Formats: sequence, structure tokens, C-alpha cells
Amino acid sequence: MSSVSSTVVTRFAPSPTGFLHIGGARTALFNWLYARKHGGKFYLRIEDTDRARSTDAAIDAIMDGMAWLGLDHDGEAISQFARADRHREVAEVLLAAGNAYHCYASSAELQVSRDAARIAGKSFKGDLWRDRDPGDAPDGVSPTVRIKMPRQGSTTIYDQVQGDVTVNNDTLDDMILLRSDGTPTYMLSVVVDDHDMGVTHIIRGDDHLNNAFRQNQIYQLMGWDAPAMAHIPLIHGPDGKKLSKRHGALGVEAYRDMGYLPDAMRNYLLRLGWSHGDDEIICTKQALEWFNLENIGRGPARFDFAKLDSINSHYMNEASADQLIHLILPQLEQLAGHKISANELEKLHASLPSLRERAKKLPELRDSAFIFCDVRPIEPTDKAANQLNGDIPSMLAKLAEGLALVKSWKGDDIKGVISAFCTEENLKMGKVMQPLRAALTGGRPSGDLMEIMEILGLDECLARVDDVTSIT
RNA sequence: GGUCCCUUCGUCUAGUGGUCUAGGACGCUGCCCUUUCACGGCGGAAACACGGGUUCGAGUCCCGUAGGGAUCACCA
Repeated sequence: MSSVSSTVVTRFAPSPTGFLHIGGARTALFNWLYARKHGGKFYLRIEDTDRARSTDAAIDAIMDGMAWLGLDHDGEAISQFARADRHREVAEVLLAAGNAYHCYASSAELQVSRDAARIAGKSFKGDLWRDRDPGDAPDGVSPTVRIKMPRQGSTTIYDQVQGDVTVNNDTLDDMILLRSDGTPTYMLSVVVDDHDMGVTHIIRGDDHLNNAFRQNQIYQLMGWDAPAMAHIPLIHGPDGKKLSKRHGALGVEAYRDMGYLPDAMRNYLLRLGWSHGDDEIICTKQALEWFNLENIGRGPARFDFAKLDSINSHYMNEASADQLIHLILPQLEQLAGHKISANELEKLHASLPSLRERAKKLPELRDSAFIFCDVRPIEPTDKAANQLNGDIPSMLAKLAEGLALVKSWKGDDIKGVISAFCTEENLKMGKVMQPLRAALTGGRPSGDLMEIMEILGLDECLARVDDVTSIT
């Protein structure tokens, strides 16, 4: 308990060059889950060593995204750039020990070497100055610092997801540790920060698997213990290709705007690449209990909106009416063009339980809730308009007369009036109910018509019927 | 091209050598319910990439082929 080494420490380390995309969100979720499950620490580290590409707006977007998903991190977000001195210090140690060296090669020379390696079918090693006499250094060129990779043997890393992965050391390149302006590169910074922060488990995208071997060398050279690794497969678009903006590589805030609930998002993301037998609906509390690294899948997963929708509808049914109303209220007011009154709010509350059953996403709920606001006249959909043709309006007008006389405005009594009317007019129930629904709801998905009428109230119902009967 | 990773229904996946004539979920679809739209209930179609091994026995282990992906920056 008290031993530092036994405490799990994970981190999410995005580069602030854009929003928090879906793959990053899942990586963050896994790290968060793993740390929280073990009562450990979960840190957020902003990898902003590339000053030109890092923006504060991106940092905000990432933090907002995580907050929305409910992934809280311990302590303040750490800026990698702020720790540059420390990174440089480690490079100096490596340099002093002869494990790193100055490289004076120009980018043109490097490019030639890279092309040559590719043509020869070999790996680029970037070691043009590895064995050259520093005395040959050209004047006026500030060198980069490169690590001296081993050329013999092989390195095997046990990855918690992929298993043992082995690479021949002679395919590793002498990567740059310090740029010619003296600033540290990501490859150096991650290792130093992960070590200094006491990170015990690195859970990150598959795209870093190759880097693990390069970074591993720094741990070796510095005599540090390397954290456990877990490289999770990337998320692909529905077409199996890399995610693009067209199909899912959106910021998490885009999902929020589309009307998905954070709980649903977490559940979906969790199941995308991780499983617990046949379980599909896994709340966060349960996930905290079950999550592990062993059950992370090894193949890339495709993003599927249909399934997300289905999970979202499940969580919409579990959310409280207050919560749901709170979420749709701003848009509802915008649609209605007025501030929602206490009276409308009451109707909204009354209708919500049945409305949310048929809504998969917030916008659908908002649209169906809309008819409970004071928004006469209701604009009918094309389909609904077709049900209000011919002599239908006069039929409805006649029905309205009967409704006005109902003894109490309760579902059963209303139904009684309607069925009596049907018998009297020798009409089938459906022939009356369908147009009535069209008149009252404009044809929007709603629910039990009697319930709707009861909630709407007699006056509103008559007014809406009047709206469609007086037009013709 | 080099290196590394991956490969079960359309999709997410269960499956850790025999109980797999392969299970669940989403989607699709048939029927039922029904006052529209939905919801719900009960069914259905639908997969072990291919080829060799190993084994009494392979979706499960090994090799190869094919396909997919990642990576090869003074980006992260």
C-alpha cells in the first residue's frame, strides 16, 4: 500500500494540435479506468514540445472533452515543454556517457541517406555522424544530439496487449534527442517524463508500438525500469480505413453536439476493443470493477454509429427526466422562440417518460418534446398533412365538439368520447385517431395519443384541432 | 520498400485443443402487439481469409500465402 512502486500510475498524453478525437478519448478512458480501478493515479500530460503546432485552444478542447466524458485527472495538467530543462539534462548525461553523440548532417544529407536505405530495402538509421570525428564538424552548424542505438542482438518487449514483440536492434535508428536548437524531442521527453512521474503502465495507441523499442533504449541506458506497456489497436472508420473527418475522427464535443450522452459514449468506447464475455451494457461502476488489459482486443475496430445510437438510447432511458430536460432545454427554447414557462415545463416532465423511450439521441427527444410547448400552430410533416385532406377536417371539427363535453380530461374518458364518436359515425378507430394525431402532433413521433391529449389539456387540443380545421 | 502488428457473422465481439452442427450485441429481416411513429415480445438469414502442418481431435498451436493496419521527421 505504502510502497510507491505498487501503486498504479497511468497517464494520457495528447499533443495539443487539435481536438480530443475519438481514438484519444478511448485511450484516455482506458488509462483512467485502469488507474481508478487500482486506486492509482491518472495524470494528464500535454505533449507540447512542438511549439509551432501546439495551441491553447487545443488544450482547452482536450480538457473540455475529458471533462465531458467524466475523466478526471489527478493534479494539474502537466506541460511537457515546461520540463525541457530536465529533458536536456538527461540528454547531457547520455552524451557524457558516450551513449549519444552530436550529428552535423544537413537535412539534405539525411534525406539522401533515407532514400538510399529505402531503395536498398533497409532501415534508415540516421547514423551519419555516429562514427565520424567530431573534429570534422563543419563550421557554423549547430548539431543535433542523437542516441547511439545498439547494433547487436535484439530487443523483446512484453506488451500486455500484443504479447512478446521482438525486433532486431540493427533496425533501430539513432533518433534525435535534442534538436539543433537544443530543444528536446518527444522521443526523449516521453521517457523522461514517464520515469519522473512514476508511470507504471503506458496504455497508448498501437501507432506507438514501434516507438516502444526506441524509447526502451533510453530506459536501458539510464538504468531505469521501463513501465509496463499496453498498445491498443487503433479505431478505424466504418469503411475499415483510417478515421477521417468524414466518419468519426471528430472531436468528442461533436458527439456531444450530436446528442450522445457521456455515459453512452464511455460504454461504447469501452466495448470497442475490450470485452467482458457477452456483456454489452456496462456502466462505469461496473467497468471500474471489470476493466483489465488482458481482454483488450488485438485487431483494429471499426466505428459504428448504429451501435452507438442503440447504446445511447439505453442510457437515455436510464437518465432522469430532470437531466434530460436540462440537456434539451436550450435548444427547445431556441426552437420555440421563447423562454419555456413553468406550465410548459410541467407538460415536458409529464411527457418525458414515454418520449424518451422512442428517442435514440437528444435531438430526437427535443423534437418530440417540442409539441408539448406552446407552439401553435403545429407545422405538420408531409405525411401528416396528407392525413388531413378531404373531409377529414370537418370530421375532426365534429369530434372536437364532443371532446369539449368530456366529463373529465383523463385518458380513459377521452378515449370513451372518441370511441363513442366512432360508433356514432360508423368509423374505425384508426380512421379517427390517425388524423387526430396528425393534427395534435404534426405527425412527429410521440407516444400514446390519450396520454398526449391528457398532458396537452383540453383547451390546447381543441385549439390545435381548430388550427387544422379552420385552414380549409 | 524495411520493420512491427492484426485477421470469427455487414459491424463490435465471446471463444484460451474436444461441450462449436461457433454464442451474444448492433444492424438487416419474418411474425405478433398496435391509434401513427416508436417501444416491446418471439423467430430468421448471416462468420472461423486461404493452404499446409502438429494432434486421436484445431476457430483455438506452428509455418506459409493473401488481405488489412501502423511506423520509418530536427511531429507527437
